[in-house]
Amino acid sequence: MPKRFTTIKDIAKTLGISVATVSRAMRDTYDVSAETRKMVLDMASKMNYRPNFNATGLVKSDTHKIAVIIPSITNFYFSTVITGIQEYALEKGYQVILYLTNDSVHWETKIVRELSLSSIDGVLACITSQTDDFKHFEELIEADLPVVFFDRVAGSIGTSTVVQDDYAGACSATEHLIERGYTRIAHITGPIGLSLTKNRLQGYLDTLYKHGLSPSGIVHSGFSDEEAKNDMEKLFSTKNAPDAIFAVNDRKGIGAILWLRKRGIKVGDEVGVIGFTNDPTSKIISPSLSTVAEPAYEIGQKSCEVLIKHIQKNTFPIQEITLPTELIIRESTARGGK
Amino acid sequence: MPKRFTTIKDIAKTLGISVATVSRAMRDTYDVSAETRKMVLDMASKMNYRPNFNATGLVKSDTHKIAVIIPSITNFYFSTVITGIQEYALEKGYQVILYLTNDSVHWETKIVRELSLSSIDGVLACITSQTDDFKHFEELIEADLPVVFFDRVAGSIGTSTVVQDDYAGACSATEHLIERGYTRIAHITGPIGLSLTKNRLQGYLDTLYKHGLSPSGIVHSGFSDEEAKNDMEKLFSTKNAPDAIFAVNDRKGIGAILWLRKRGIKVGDEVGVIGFTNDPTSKIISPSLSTVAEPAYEIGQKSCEVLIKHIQKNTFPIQEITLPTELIIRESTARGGK
DNA sequence: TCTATTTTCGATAACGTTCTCGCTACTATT
DNA sequence: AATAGTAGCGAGAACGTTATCGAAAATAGA
Repeated sequence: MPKRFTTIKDIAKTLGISVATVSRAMRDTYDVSAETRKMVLDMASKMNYRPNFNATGLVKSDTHKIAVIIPSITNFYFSTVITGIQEYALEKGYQVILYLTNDSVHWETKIVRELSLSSIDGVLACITSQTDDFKHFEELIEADLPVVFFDRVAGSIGTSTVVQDDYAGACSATEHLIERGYTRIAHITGPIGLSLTKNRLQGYLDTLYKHGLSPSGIVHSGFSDEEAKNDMEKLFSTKNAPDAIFAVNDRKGIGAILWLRKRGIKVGDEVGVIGFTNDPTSKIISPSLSTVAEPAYEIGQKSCEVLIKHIQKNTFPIQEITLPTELIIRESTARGGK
Repeated sequence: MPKRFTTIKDIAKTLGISVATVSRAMRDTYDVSAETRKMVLDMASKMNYRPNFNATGLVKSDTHKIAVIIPSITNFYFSTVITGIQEYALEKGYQVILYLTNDSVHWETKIVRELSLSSIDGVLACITSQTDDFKHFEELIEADLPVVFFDRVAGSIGTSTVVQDDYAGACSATEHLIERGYTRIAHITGPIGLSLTKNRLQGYLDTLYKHGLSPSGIVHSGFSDEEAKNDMEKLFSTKNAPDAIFAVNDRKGIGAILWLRKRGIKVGDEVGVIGFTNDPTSKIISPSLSTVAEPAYEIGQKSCEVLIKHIQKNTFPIQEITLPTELIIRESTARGGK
C-alpha cells in the first residue's frame, strides 16, 4: 500500500518556501501576500493537492465528521431523514459516517462503545425500538461529545432533540376519524417504551375522551405490516370489533388495509384506516391510505443544524424542537361518498 | 472546543511504562508480556480509552474508511444496497462515509473532486443517470485509490464492477410475457446512456427476436412513476397500442399500472405489466406487480467485499461480478385465469 | 561461570498539518 | 534620519499513534 499523495511539504519544496507559508496560503488567512497565495494555490491545483484530514484532525480538535446512528434505512422515513442530514452536512463541510443498528440494542451499544470519539465531532442518533438503557449514550456526553436525538429520543438524558409533533398528529388523525363518523376506534402501535409511541397513544386517547369516546382496542407490537396483520387478528376476534384503525405508521396502516381487503371488508365504508408518515406507498395502495405526513427531510436538516451548532459553540443551549405534521386525507377514511 | 480524551500517553504515564509498550499491548502483538498486556488493557478500559483514528491513519496509510457515492437512498434498491455495504464494512472494521449526489452530475464531480484522498481507503460508487464523462473518477484511480462501481457502472475505465444480471433478467421478463400470450410488448425504460438500461433493452430485444416478434414501442425517460405515466401516454396514443409493458424498474411498472387502472384498462387480462427490482411496493399495489428480483443486499455486500480486497491487496485482479436475478410472477401478468 | 540467544521493553523518529514565536524588511511617523 | 510599527515569512514544536532500532534483562547452552 504505498499510497503517496502530494503534501503541503511537496508544494513548499517545489516553490522554495516554508510549509508554514503554504499552510497559511491554503487557508487564505492573513499574514501572507496575495502573490504568494496565488502561487501556492496554483501549484496546489497543479499538483492535485488534497488536504489530509487525518493530519488536520489531529492538530485541531475538530474533524468535520459526524456519526449518524440509525436503526435502518430501508424505509421511507429514515432514508428521507438521512437525505436531509447528508445534504445539510455536506453544505456545511461535514462528512457523514453512517452506522446501522439494525434495530438491535446489542449492535447499538457495540457501535456507540466502539466509536472513536476523537475522530468525530458529534453524533446524530435515533435509538432502537427496545433501547431502555442509555448508558452508552451518556458516556458520549460525559466525554463532552455533542449528541442530538431525532424521531426516537432518549428522554432522560439532557440532549437536544428533534421530532415531529407526534401528539398533535395523533390528535388530528383521531379527530378526522371521529369527524367521519367512526366511533369504535382502535389503535395499533409500536413498542410501548418509545417516546413517539407514547405521544401518539396519548394524542389518540385524549381526543377520544374529549369526544366522550373510549378506545376500542390498543395493540402494541412491532412496526411492520406483517405485525399489523396479527394486531388486526386480535382486534377482530373480539365480539365488538372496531370500525376504524389508527395505525402508528403507514406500514402498519397498509398491513391493516391488506388484512381487511383479504377479509372482504370494505376499507373506508365499513372500516376506516389512517396511518402516520406519508410513505409514498400510501398513495399507491388501493384504497389509498389517509395519513399524517411527517416532515422527515426537515427533521434531518434541523437535527443536523442543531448538532453543528452544538459542535461549533459549546455554550449552545439544549433545544427540544418539534416540527408540525400535516393531515392528508385519502380514500381509506372515506365514508358515504365523502 | 477543549475536547480532551485519554491517550496512549496518559496510560503510559499512569502505568509508568513507555508509550511504545502501551501501543504494542493494545494491538496484542508479540514483544510484550502477558502481564503487562493485561495491565495495559485493564487500565485502558478503566480510563475509557478510545484510539484516535486520525493519528493511526496518519502514521499508517490505511484509514479504515470508505466513501460510498450514490445518487439517492430514498428507494428500496439503493437503501438495501447501502445496508449490505454498511453491514459488511462494519464487520470488517471499516467506516462508511455516505455521499449523495442527488443524481446530479454537478454534485457528483464536486464530491469526487473534493474527496480527501488521504483520509479514505477506497470508493464505492454508483454513477448518476447522466454521467457520461468519468474524468473525475479516473483521477481517483490515477491516485491509486481503489474504486468499485455497482449497479450503474462506468464501462470505459478499468475498475471492478458488481451488478445484477440485467440482460438475463430482461430476457426472463420478456420470455414470461411471451409465454403468457402477450405479443405486442413495449418497453419503458430509463436514460439511454446507462449500462443497465442498455443491457435490459438488449435482453428485451433479443428475446423478442428469438420468438419472431418485434418491439411495440420503446420509450426512454427517467426512473420515476410519474415519468412512466408520460411514457404510457405516448405508447397508447398510437393506433397499435401494446398489450404488455416491460418496465425498467418497479417504480415505472407501478406508474404503468396506475395509468392503466385510471383508464379502466384491466391490468393482466388486457395489458400485462412486469417490472424490475422487487420493491416491496410491488407486492402491495393491486394488481400486484410481476417483477425481476434484484439481489440488492448481496450487491452491497459483494461490492464492499471486492473493494476491501482491493484495499488490502494491491495486486488483487479486477473483478466483473454479475449476480443472478429471479423472476417473480404476480397478478399483473396473469391472463385468462392463470 | 561465561557467552549466546531470546524476550521484553524504551527512545526516538516519523506521518501531515497547524500554531506559536520570532526574525527580517519594509513603511509610516516624527 | 531615527524610531516605531507592520507585513510577510521561516523554524520548530505539537497533535496521538506506529515503526525501527537498540538496550537491558532473562534464559539457555557450553
